[in-house]
Amino acid sequence: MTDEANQEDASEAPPASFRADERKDRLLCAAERCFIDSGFHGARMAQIAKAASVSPGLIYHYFDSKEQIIAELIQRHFNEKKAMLARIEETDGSVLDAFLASLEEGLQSSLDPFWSAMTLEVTAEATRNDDIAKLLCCSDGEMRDRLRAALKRENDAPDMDARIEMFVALIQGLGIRAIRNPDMEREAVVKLLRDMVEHLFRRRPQD
Amino acid sequence: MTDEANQEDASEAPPASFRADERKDRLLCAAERCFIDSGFHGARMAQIAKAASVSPGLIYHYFDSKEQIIAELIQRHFNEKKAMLARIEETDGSVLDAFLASLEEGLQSSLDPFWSAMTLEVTAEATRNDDIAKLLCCSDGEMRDRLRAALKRENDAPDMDARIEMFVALIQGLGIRAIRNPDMEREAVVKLLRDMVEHLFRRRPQD
Amino acid sequence: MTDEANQEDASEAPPASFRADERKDRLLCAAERCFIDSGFHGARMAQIAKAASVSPGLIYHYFDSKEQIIAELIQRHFNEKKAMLARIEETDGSVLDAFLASLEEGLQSSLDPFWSAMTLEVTAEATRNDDIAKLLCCSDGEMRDRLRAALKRENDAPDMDARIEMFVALIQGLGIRAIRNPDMEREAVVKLLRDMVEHLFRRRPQD
Amino acid sequence: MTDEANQEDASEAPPASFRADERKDRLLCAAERCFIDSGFHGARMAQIAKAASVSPGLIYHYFDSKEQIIAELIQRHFNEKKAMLARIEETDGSVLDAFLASLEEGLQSSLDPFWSAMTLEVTAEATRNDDIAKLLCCSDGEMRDRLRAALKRENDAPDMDARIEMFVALIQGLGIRAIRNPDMEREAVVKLLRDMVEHLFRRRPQD
DNA sequence: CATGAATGAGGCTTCATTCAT
DNA sequence: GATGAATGAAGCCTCATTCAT
Repeated sequence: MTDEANQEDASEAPPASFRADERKDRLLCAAERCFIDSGFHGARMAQIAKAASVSPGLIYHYFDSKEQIIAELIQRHFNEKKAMLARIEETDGSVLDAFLASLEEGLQSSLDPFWSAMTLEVTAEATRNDDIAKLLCCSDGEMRDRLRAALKRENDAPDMDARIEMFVALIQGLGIRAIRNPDMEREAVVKLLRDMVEHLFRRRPQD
Repeated sequence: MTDEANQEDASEAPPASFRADERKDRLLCAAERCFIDSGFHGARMAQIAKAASVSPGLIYHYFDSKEQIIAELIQRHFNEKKAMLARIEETDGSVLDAFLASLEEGLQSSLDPFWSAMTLEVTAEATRNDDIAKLLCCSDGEMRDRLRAALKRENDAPDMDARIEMFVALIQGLGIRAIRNPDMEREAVVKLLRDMVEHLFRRRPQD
Repeated sequence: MTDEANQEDASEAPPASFRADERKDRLLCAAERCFIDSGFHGARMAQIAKAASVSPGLIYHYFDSKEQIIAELIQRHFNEKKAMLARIEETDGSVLDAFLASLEEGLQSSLDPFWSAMTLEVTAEATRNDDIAKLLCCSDGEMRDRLRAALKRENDAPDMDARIEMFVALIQGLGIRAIRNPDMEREAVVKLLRDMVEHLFRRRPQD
Repeated sequence: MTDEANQEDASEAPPASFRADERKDRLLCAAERCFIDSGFHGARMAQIAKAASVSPGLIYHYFDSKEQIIAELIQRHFNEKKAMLARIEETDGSVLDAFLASLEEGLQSSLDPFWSAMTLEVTAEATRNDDIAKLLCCSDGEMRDRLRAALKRENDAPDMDARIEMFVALIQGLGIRAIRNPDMEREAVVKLLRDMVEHLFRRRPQD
């Protein structure tokens, strides 16, 4: 807060939109933390406001409703995934290698119970909120398409769709595992995961 | 239950204890449906009561609270899983074959968005309710232990724990996939799953 | 319960009204205990039923409602008081002496927190339930009239009404004290009470 | 409170803390009225809210629960009593005279059926709520101690404890009488009360 | 913009009372 | 008569949202 105050001192008209964006971002981050702790339904607006160090009323200057916060958070979720995917697409060498390389990084977050908890919340919400379901379906579809396209160079098996589903299932499933078995030996699992992914994508089409 | 059945044959009088069990079961089923539709927090007691065609007050003759209903449902979930596991353990032939055979059956429910939604609810709840977390951790641990023991005959790789985690991740991850991509080609996925599981467990320990 | 069973054995037609009265009495006693423990509003019908070892539904064969139980209990309350008063009226010697003699006995119950609690409940209820208020006002008035008549022989001071009020206030006030200060030294208080009552009634009209 | 008064003078802006206190006080008064009308258990939060002209939800900005409102009211009750006692303690002349003088004032409230009803509620609640019982026992004890100390100058009879109990019993008992017999001749009773109190405290220790 | 007091609908739960057996 | 399951109307309390300041 002192930082912003300094910036305000520097120029009489501080970029309002910047501060607004920053404030909105802070709110989203606070909301994410709360949702992870308490779930979409369990988290209270007052709790989010406190976590973001603002008054409850102020939230409604940035968001129309709790629902909208959830929607924006989910959007952000997907943007992060897409950014990761973009980095893989841009690689010069073997896509699969870049993919495996980024797997470790990705796993750091996928296996992170916090991150996984968010995925769970989002997926669970999709089973009851049709808007979320559509958003998920769409984004998920786009991700799969791009993944398929990126991997086509490596492997054009006719059942690539199923393989990709299997892959995503593995990643997200491990997220659940991380929650249900906090003592899971991550190193052995990551090693095994590499092996599985190679088996999935390196292999020639079924003979 | 057999006693009551006899009594039923003897006279028209409906055995009280039987009806009580039946009513409780009906309530649990209604609750499960509601929880799948709306989540643990989203589902309302009134909604559950209506789904079971009883008055709201009656629920409290059978359960102390909403929380207890959730707990009993989770317990029931694990009992089903354990029953499946018991059938596999009792097989005479190859455990892995029995396992693969039951996979299809299991997948029917794991891929069933209803069933998966319940798993999501339960897992998500574990991230915020410590009691549920403990119950899950315990039951999950028992299941993994028994699975490991059952598979030892086939494969005693030193990283069996990781492999089992991977396997369960696959199954539960596919549950999520079924929700996020309802158009998933199930046949191809099931076929691939068989292949993956064979790869996981049939293989000799890493050389 | 075994006793009643025996009686039933003795005569095929057990005096139904007797059993009914006995049952009703048991219910009233159970209700009194519950009301003392939890207050008129705090006591639950189920609690009363359990205390009387009957089913909740049966209560409604004997009473129309909870309110009626309260009313009958209050009536019984007054009957006991009137019986005590009657014994004093019938004495041959000094009414005041009989009175003072019965004071100790009366105090045993008035100072008994149980009994006093009932008086409190009844009086408190009178502040909100007009029916009870009327009943109380009436019964109380009758008691005061009879007390005044009985004491007239001893003392016909013109302010006898006030003195009687003062006397009853003392008795009932001590009931409150017994609740608020359980460590009260009863002997000293009883001794002092005798002195006060003598002062109240033995004295000639104010000079 | 003086600070806020100054601020009020300075500008029209109503000091937030002042309004908060005022609102809380209004709620307490409204609650008191409702409790007197309907009893602690009979009074409804909605009724209290309406009596204070606020929405039901607002009550919970100022109090944690209905129980807490009751507790604060009881506390306030004792504070009033203590203030009265403090005035008597500070008198220069005869404590007993100051005492008798304040008796009339005190009686105005003790004989006020409203006030007495509150005492009844509080005492009745003490028979079932242990927290209240402890609070009452404590506060009552303190009051008796201070009363005894204040009267020691006048009268150091060895049974002063019993006399004080008797005195309080008289006052509180008259409160009950005021409820049970609204037609009580207050003047005669007050006159008699003076006489009784003098008899209680002016007298030398028993010979 | 910012605050946080205020609102009020609605959730979970209780409990007096009824009724099928 | 006797039971206790069943009812359903409230009750206490929560919390997303609004609004005066």
